[in-house]
Formats: sequence, structure tokens, C-alpha cells
Amino acid sequence: MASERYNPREVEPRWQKHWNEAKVFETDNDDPREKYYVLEMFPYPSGRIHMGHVRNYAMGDVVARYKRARGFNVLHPMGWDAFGMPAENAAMKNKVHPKTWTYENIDSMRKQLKSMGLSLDWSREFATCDVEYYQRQQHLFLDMMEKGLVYRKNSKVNWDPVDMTVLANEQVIDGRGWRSDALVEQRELTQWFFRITAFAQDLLDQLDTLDQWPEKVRLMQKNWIGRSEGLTIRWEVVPTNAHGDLKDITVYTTRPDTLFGASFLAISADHPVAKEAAARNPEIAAFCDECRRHGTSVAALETAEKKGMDTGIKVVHPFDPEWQIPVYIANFVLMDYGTGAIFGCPSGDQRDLDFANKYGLPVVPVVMPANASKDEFKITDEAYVGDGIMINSRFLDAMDTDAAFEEVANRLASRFIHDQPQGGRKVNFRLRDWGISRQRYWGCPIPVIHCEVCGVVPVPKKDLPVKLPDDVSFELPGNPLDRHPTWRHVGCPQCGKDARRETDTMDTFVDSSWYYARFTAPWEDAPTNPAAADAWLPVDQYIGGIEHAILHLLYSRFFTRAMRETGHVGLDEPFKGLFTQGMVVHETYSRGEGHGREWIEPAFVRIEEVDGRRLATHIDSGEEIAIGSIEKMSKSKKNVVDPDDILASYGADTARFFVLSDSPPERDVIWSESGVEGSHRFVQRVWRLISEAADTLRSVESKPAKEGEALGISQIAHRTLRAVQSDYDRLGFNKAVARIYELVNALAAPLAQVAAGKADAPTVSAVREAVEILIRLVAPMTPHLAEECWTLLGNTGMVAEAGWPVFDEMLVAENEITLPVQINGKKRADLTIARDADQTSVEQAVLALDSVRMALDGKVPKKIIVVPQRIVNVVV
RNA sequence: GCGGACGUGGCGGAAUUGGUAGACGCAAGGGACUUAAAAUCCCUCAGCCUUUGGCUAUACGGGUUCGAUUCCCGUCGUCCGCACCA
Repeated sequence: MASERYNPREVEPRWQKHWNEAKVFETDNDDPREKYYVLEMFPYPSGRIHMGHVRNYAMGDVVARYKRARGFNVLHPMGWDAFGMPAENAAMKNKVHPKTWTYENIDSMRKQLKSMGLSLDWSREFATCDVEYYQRQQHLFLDMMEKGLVYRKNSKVNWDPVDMTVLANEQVIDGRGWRSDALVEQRELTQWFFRITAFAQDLLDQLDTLDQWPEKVRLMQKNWIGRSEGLTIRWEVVPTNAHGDLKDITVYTTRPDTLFGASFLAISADHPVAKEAAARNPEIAAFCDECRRHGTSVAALETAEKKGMDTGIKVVHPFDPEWQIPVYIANFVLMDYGTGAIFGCPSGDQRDLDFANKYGLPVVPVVMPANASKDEFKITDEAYVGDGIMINSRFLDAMDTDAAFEEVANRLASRFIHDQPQGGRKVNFRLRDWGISRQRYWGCPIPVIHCEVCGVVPVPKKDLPVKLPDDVSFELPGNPLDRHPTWRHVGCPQCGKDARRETDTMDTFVDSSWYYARFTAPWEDAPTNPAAADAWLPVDQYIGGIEHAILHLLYSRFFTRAMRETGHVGLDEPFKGLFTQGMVVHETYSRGEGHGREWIEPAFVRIEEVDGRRLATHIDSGEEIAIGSIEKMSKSKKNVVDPDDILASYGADTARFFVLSDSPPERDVIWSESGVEGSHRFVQRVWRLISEAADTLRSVESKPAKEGEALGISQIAHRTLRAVQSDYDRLGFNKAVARIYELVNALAAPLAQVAAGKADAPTVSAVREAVEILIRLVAPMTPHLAEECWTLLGNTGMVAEAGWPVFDEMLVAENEITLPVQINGKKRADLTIARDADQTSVEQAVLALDSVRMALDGKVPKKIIVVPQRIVNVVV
């Protein structure tokens, strides 16, 4: 057989067409086989796919193809996370409608994904900006509203006065808008919220059940939810004429044990008491304004000095009517955590200590380490925040901190002021309700109507969808929906009078919070078909970037609960298995220094090795170029490799195989030209080895050898099968690749023999069987190559529809094993012995070894440790 | 500051989670084939020594163990998440 080179440009489109025509990857909801739902986080249609997409979708595709071969009914869909700001930015910059821009991008990215040969069910594809999708999202919103999971409240936002829009925290850079460079203001706006805090405890508790999630992600979510157990304590205000009818101030604390160390109360500048004081006193008002101006940028927080201002108000210590404590307004107290008020215990909290030292407030140590001495224990510049023994705390003295906590909690619960307990146990969460209002055009319209008579009226479901108008302009700043001449004017659904539509649209995170459920029945009129959703969900394997560890995954977990409450699904947790893959990174190249530095794309750089060091030169000019650090592929550093170029020159199989090789999938993979060439060599090699022997192989039956010279061939094939299978089960793609290399290396010589006509009949049969195992092992990673080789061997049907091979226990089992023999923990010899040899015979055989006898030199060993089928250690 | 992860050849990484450290790939060097190149194939490739052997090596220093890359304590370094959270 002639061995022309394997040509992916011809082969790959051909097989993609075959798969498509046979609808191999379209999934039937009524298929009775066991289900398997594999999903990769869907892409934002930015215009072109990048290598990160290639890696993400290659991994998901391996899982999908592998599980399909294992006999599962696999759901593997794809869609587009298509709403969001970039489309509006493009509209402003290039005068193109967001819709046009988005759908054109989707078209070109779909083409790119299809050229990767992914086994996706394209019949279920949708974009979140499809009316059919966001209509159902509006339906969900209304259902959630009915269940009290949606509400409006005033909330502070970052307002860009030039662009006339709300900015996310990430869009505020040094206090200025990222586009307009205008000073950002804090504004109070009425915004829509999802009541995610209603599920705070459940979202926390259920993390323990997600045992197929990375520990890291679970921990990040746990910290984000941030549960703390403490006490609210009411402090009686010392009555004076100055403060009207203010009776008490409630603080939240997790350290009630330190109550006798209290030396001040601190309240937020937004606390009602602070606002009232500000109204009376211009100096306080100015201080509150200053506090509000800070607190926006992260950098400002880091360096911000602890500042406070005495309100003149005094409160009484809960356990001592004679003890009065001043109330400060402090810039470090947050209104939206706890009660917006704290008591400061300087000896037990560094921040409180800094504050007390600055304003000359008392510092009384109340907790000391268990081994410290009361007389020597002092607090000056460093607070003691640990647990320990109570001191200077009257009835708490000598208790440990836990007991003191309990004692204070119990005493305050049974003391009443103004007819209410003075203290109560309180669980607090860091998690806040999810603000979803965006003053933007390209998003899902919030389906409510504002009527002057009836108030906020939900749009009746029969009137859905609330469609985005197409005739909008982006000439002026602000939300085009606000300026639209007709869209916002509408009759009130209740009273019929003139009313106006809500012009806020939803945060795009809402769109991605339930798409996985929609895929289970995307044709359905309701948001989901509950039966289909319950049958498919949870997603068995979800794959995506670690950057979504908190928000997207937490919001999706919330949405599943909200959909359960509203009857759209019957479960809590959307993703059973989660895998967070690493990035694709690349060396950077540049010439020049400082501001004149110019980054060079890898495509223009040639790398050579001269005298043992790597040298980069510019392909056109021959100029030497500096090799920089390895970083995430980004446009700014120009260290980007375009998947299109790779697919065009090497083909999809090479690209897929490369991104799966070498690095463990959760870690970053370094893209290198030589690495890709290595993968390409592998593809070519497999093709060449098989095609050269194909004529002979085709003429024999595929049959493993159970004895004789060919036994080794069948053994390694079946052992590799078992190993790769378990690697795929654990997403160990890089290990699977290594084992497949080993198998190919082992089959190279026998295949050459077959090609040369020098192999006997049983060997040819065994080789064919081994090659057919190999083909099915590589098929999930390099599916086109696998189909081509499969056909070449004269098989009918497609590998994509062939089952997974079953390894033969007899061939996998080792009858003789080679045990390493150690003397005092150092390897000195090997012992080959029957696998099932008992301890005594192993010991005897070991003692009979020359090297062992020499090492013993006639002495009797102290001990012989035999670990069955592992190792022998002789202790002298 | 709080929380977490990681540290193995020139490089990416293996090591069945306490049992032969360095699989597999990349890079490099040598050779074969060829008029030549490409492609392909074969060999070498942690370091050191007195080389059919031996010693030292998994960031560094200790510990537990017959045996430690793996477990424990400390030190150094790198990366990630959160951050005025009371």
C-alpha cells in the first residue's frame, strides 16, 4: 500500500459531513439508555474562538465521545451567551446594530467550532438573545416574583455621569469610569434584586454534597457566602436633650466574650443614627460625605486610614449601668453587613486597636493565651485575636472564650430593655442579594410596568415576550430604551391607564444561570419541560474556567432552587461534576524597552537553538527579538495563536490532541510550535503505520492472541485499554495520551513486520485486534483520524457509533511479576516470581538471590517485609 | 491581613496516594538512509565517582516509618481567591 501523507484538510470535512448526515450526535429525549449530560460553559460570541475554547471544547468532546462509546445516551449541546456590553460598545464604535454584530459573530464562531469536529447536538442550539430564550427568562422572572424571590429596593450604584449609566465595580478604575474617564458618583437608584440570601444556608450546606467539585471551588463559595455566628446586642443610649427619642443602638458581634473590653461603638456613615446626627451638625455631615466618597475603589480601601468622628452620643454598657461608652461614626463600618454598627474591643481586634490608639480610647486586655500570665500580658500595638482565657472581665474571668460567649449570650437573652431582650443569637451571611438591574439596551427586558395608580405591575404572561425594539440609536449616552419614542409607553395591564415600561434589563449572569436546563427541551413553550429537565439534570460533567468559580456557579445553584420553588425543575443542584480547566498560555516576544516596547506575534517569530540557548529572530527582518515570560494569551501582549491558522495547517485532530497532551487539564498548558509539531507527527505516524499494514490486516479476522509470540501484543493492547479507560473516567487526558504513545511505540515493530509480510497468521490477527483497540482509544481525541483508519481496515460503520472495546481479564492479568528487592530500604535486586506466590516462598526466593546473600554476608536478617505484589524489603 | 494550593531533569510532566523516582512528550547530541534536504528509523540524555558496580538527588532543615515526592513540624519561594465582614 502506498503511504501518502495523511491529509486532514480533505479527511476532516468529509467525516464531519458523514456525522452530520447520519445525525450521529443528535440526542433523543426518549432514548431508554442511561443518560449522561456533558456540558462546557457556553461561549460569549466575541467573533472568533480562541485557544482556550479549543481546549475547553476538546475536553468536553472527549468525555462526550467516550461516554457515548460506553453506551450512554449522551446530551452534549452548545449555545451562545449572547447579551452584554461588547455588542453595545461595537454599536457605538462601528455603528453596527448589536443584534447584527452578535448574530454575525455567532455564525462565524459556529463555523469554527464545527471545523473542530465536536460531537455536539446542534439541533438544540440557541443564543440567549433569541426572543424564544429571553421570553422564557421573563416567564421565570414573573414566577419568581410571585414567590417573593424578586424585589425592588434602593441601592447605591456607581454612576457614570457622562455615559449616564451604572458601572460595575470592575468598570471603575481609580474612581473614574473606564470608558468616559469621568469621576464616578455614588447614586441611590431603585434596583431589582433576586433574593439569593433566602437560600444562603442551603447553598452553604449543599456544598458538602458536591463531592465531584474541586475542593478549591467549594471553599471559594463557602467563603463568599461567609456565614458567621454571633450576637446582636442593644446598647441603651444615655438620654440627653440633643438626640430626640433615640433609645438604643443595635450592634452585631461574633465576639460577645470580649464585651468587657469594649471602649467605643462605631457606626456606619449611612446608619440612620449617623444621618440624623449629620442633619444636626454640618461637621458630621461633611465627615459622612467623605466616608461615602471613599469605599468605591478597591485600591482606596487598602490604604484608607481608619478615621472616625465622635457623635457626642453615649451608650451604657449592658452589664454596668455606670459605664458609659462613646459612639463614633467610622469609615470602616459597612452599612450592609450586620447592623451597620459594631462595638470596638481594641485588645481583641487590630482595626479597633488602631482606632483606639488614634483617638485615645482605653485598651483593656480581656483575652490572653492559655499559657500566658495575667500580670505580664499586655496589649500595645498588636491585638490578640485568638482564643484563650478571659481576664479583666468580672464574672467571665478564668472562663475560656467559648464559655464566655455562651455566658454573655444567655445573660443578654434573658435581660429586657424596652420590653425586648437585650441580646439575641444571630447568624449572619456575607452574601448579599443579587442586584440584576442594568441600565442597558442589549439584555433581557425586565417584564414589569410602572403605573401611577397601581404601582409596579407584572406584565401578564399572555403578553410575553417583552421584545427589545430594533429601532434604537446609540448616538447619545445612556440607555436607548429610555429615549425610545414609543417602546416604553404602554397601557397598565390592571387599570388601562397610561403607564411606562421598566427600561432596565437583566444582568447577563441571569441568562447563563439556567441555560443548562433549557437545553434539555429547547423547543418547549414553558421555560422547561419539567420531566425532561429532571431526567437530564443534573449535568453530569460541567467543564469551564476557574474564573466562574463563584458568581456563575453560585447564581446557577440559586436559579435551580428558584426553578424548583416555581415548579420548573425538581432538584437543587445543577452540576454534579465540575471540572475547571487551566488556560492556554504562550511565550511573549517583544523588541524595544519601556514605552517604546513593541510586542510581536508568534507568527512572525522564528525560534532557533544556538549554543544551547534559544534565540528568537523576526522572520521578515532577521532582527533579534527578546523572549519574555509565559503568559495567558492576550491581544495586548500579542502572544495569541489563532485556532484558524492551526486548524488550517495541521487539522483539528492535531490541535485537539495537543491541547490535551502534556499538561494536566486543570493546569495551564503552554502552547509551543514544537509541541504542536510533536502532536502532528503522532497523527501522521499512526496513519502511516496502519496504512502500510492495512492490506494485510484487512484480510484477516481481528482476534487477540492467547499464547505464543503474539501474546505480548494483545497483552499490551488490553492493558493500555484498561489504563486509558480509567484515565478517561478521571479526565486524566495527559496520562491517556502518554499511554497511547506507549501502545503505538509497542505496535510499531509488529506493524512493520505485518507490512513486510513477515508475520504469521495469529500475529496478524492479534495486530489487527490491537490496532482496532488503539483506534477506539484515540477516537475521542482524534476522531477524524480514527474514522479514516477504521475504514481503512475494512470495517463498516463509524467509530463514532462503535462501542467501547472490552478488555480481556486473562490478557490484563500478570502471571509473573517482578518485585523490587530492597535491603534496608535501598533497591538492590529484582525478583521475578509467580504473581500468587505466598509470603514464605517469596522470602525464600529473596534469600536465595546472590546480591541478597552477599549483602547479608552470613547474618540472619532482622525482618523481611513482603508487600504482596509490590515490594520486598530485607532489614539487616 | 485572612483563606487555599503548589515547589520533581534543560522544559511540560509521570509515579497505581507510603513501596523500583524521572513513564510519555518536547528540546538537545550522535548515528543510519539520501547526491542533498525533508520525512523516517536506531542510540544517548538527573548529577557525580574508581562505571557488569556504587554514591547523591523530588525547594531547604528536622521528624515519624522497614521504607517518604507522598504523612507531620519549621523555613524559604511561587501562584490563586477574598478583603475595612465586626
